[in-house]
Amino acid sequence: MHDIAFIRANPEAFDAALARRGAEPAAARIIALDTARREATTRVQQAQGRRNEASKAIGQAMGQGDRDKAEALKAEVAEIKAAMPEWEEAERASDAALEGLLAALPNMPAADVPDGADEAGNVEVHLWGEKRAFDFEPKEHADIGPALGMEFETGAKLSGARFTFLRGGMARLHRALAQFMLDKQTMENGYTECNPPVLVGDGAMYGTDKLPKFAEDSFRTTDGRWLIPTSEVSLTASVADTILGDLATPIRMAAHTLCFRSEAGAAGRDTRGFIRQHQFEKVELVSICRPEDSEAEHERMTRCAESILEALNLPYRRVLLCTGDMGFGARKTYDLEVWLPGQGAWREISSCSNTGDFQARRMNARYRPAEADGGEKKTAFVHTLNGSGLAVGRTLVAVMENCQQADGSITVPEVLLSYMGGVTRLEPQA
RNA sequence: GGAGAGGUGGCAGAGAGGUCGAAUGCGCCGCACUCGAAAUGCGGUGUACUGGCAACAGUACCGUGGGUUCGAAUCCCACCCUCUCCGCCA
Repeated sequence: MHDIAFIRANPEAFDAALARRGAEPAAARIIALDTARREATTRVQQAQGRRNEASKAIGQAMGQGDRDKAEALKAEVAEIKAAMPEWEEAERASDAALEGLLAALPNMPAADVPDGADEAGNVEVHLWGEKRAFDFEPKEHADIGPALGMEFETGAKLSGARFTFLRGGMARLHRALAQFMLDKQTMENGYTECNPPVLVGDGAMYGTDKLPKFAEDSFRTTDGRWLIPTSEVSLTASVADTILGDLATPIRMAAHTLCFRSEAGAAGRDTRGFIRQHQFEKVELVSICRPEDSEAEHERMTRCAESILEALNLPYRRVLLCTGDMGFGARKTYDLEVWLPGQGAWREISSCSNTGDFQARRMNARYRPAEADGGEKKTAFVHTLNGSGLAVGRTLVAVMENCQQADGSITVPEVLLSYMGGVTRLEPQA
């Protein structure tokens, strides 16, 4: 949600920011709607004021036993009230129109985000690790997976396309990855472990900008709840409608949950393998902080995500997304792309975004800044950030492709050994 | 799922159609007293929106949404949530 006061004061800057994302100018329409809304509000409030005043006078007249005066006042109020429903309806309509328009506009990109139309405009920030030199032709995970317990056909039989059944060592390795990630984020990186609901109501989805524009991307239950597309939704919305303290230290939350995505519009993309599933697991990081801290927090969060890849010794690069490739709510996003030798490609494995106060406005999450010398104790909107730390399924894919051996087996990365109950290698079954 | 009770300010808890944004207590902030602290006394202490350079004024909010009424925290309806008991269950 955008700050209407900002748009009113800086219409050109607002349109320019939207233009960077390829959106049409909207400031003029917003301001017109806003003007109409405020006129309607003022009119309604004045009518209410007169009504309240007269009603009070009626009470006094009745108290003094002056029935004639009371009746006269009642007639006056009736007159005022006759016009009110129309005003009120106008106020409601203009309010809804403005809200609807604002809710459909993406966040403004930060100044240091590069312009670009699509992923071609992204900028590599840095590269970590060495691509392994293979003395055989590395295979794609989808080719070595089935013999190791990554059963695509079983998944399809049960649930259809984009579902996979993990069995045996493969399921264990998947769990080990998730456990390792959550342990590292909570025990080393300072995030509080959380276990949130994966079914949420409209409010949580709207607050994290998944509604109203992206309803078709998520699954909805028969009783009107949503399966979360990411636990960013549950974690971030946990601070909705609250006034936090002075937020001297950011609130940092981590959770390992299932995530569900309909993948509408992704027809034909990544249909093979474990990359793009309707149901997947992710360790998510969320930070709630003051505006002045969010940039540093964004860097920190991205480092926390990177720490997993580094511990697993998986080569990756950090990419700064351009305006055209960023998500709806983001003002700045880093993607982490891991090297997949089987595919010979870099694939997104984490996305860390600073949404500024965009989500905070939608969900009304505020804090109380420490007293400025004026002693004014106003509230202000927090900044919210989210990042994957990491996508578990895609990390499993990365481990498979990077740690594969010529015989189709996989060596377990050292940091996972303590989670693997003595298993050091997954062997293919005939 | 069935039966009952209840949702009021940071917390506790009054109010049961009018002068209630809401008593009182606690907490918190300021001041006084004090060498300092405690105790005590006095004053203050919600959020948002609208108008205004500002001082300030107005409006809304007592779980949520409707309704009745000149006027609703208070009456009516629906929904949500919490608690207790029963049933069922991981």
